Amino acid sequence: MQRMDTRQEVRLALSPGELDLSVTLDCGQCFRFQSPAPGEWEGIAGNRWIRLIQTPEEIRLCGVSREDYESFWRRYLGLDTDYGVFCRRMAEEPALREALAYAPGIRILRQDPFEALVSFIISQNSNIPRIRACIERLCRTFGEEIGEGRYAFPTPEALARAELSAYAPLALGYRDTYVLSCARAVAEGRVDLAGIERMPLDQARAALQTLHGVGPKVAECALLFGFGQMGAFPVDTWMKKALLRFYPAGFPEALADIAGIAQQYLFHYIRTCREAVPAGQGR
DNA sequence: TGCCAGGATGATG
DNA sequence: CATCATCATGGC
Repeated sequence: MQRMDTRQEVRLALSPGELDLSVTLDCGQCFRFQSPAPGEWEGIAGNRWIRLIQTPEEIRLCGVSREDYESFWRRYLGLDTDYGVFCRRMAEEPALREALAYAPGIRILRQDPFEALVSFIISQNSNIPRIRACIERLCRTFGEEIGEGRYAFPTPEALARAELSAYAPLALGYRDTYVLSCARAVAEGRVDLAGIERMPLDQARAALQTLHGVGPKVAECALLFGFGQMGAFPVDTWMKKALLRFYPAGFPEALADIAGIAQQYLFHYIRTCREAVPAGQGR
């Protein structure tokens, strides 16, 4: 249960160029945030609810203590990561420089590993509105209530001790067995997510893919958004086409260790700039 | 209504 | 190792 003093708040002197909430929270890397009004965002990460307000000059984290910011939100929002290094390297690539200039404030969130893993298991072969709805039902059914009708993301144990039949109302489709089997593997210690967090990328990737329902794409998303692996590279068929347009010979090997970040910039750029969309891919 | 969604699995060439 | 039907459900 998270204590929340609505009087306190943390103010960060950050411009949208340094952290752009609308792009960062609404690009499909997390699924529990929504924008009730322009410049305002609220959502839940793990078992913490937060409301953020962005102005051109600053970001206010409402109801967040300085301590909670330092120990959690700072890391969650990617603010303990030096993007200057990444951006300088990406700027050396013409295509990436363009994507970077288009939305410099994109950040990779550092979500909880289990939450990211389960979220992206649910995301497979689905769409964002439905993914959000599924995850919301999952939390309301198996997550701890944290007040005011809000629910934490379920623990592995809570998901593991449920019967498969209890998943039916969630309408996860065939993904229900994936979620359950993954939760049981974690809860029973057959898979050690904290251990995977310390592994090198290729090893972590292999470890995640031993889980039922976790293939290349889901593993890559979980690694990038939940395990801090900036080199993870979640390329799907759509991105494959888009990447080919910019990099016919393949993505630069020199950027392999920051491929994930680079792809997020490209993804946003390609998705929102009509001119840059590969042939045959309207929108 | 039909097509598709930030896929993975298991069977089959 | 590459292809392919199949999976359950809802968004549009």
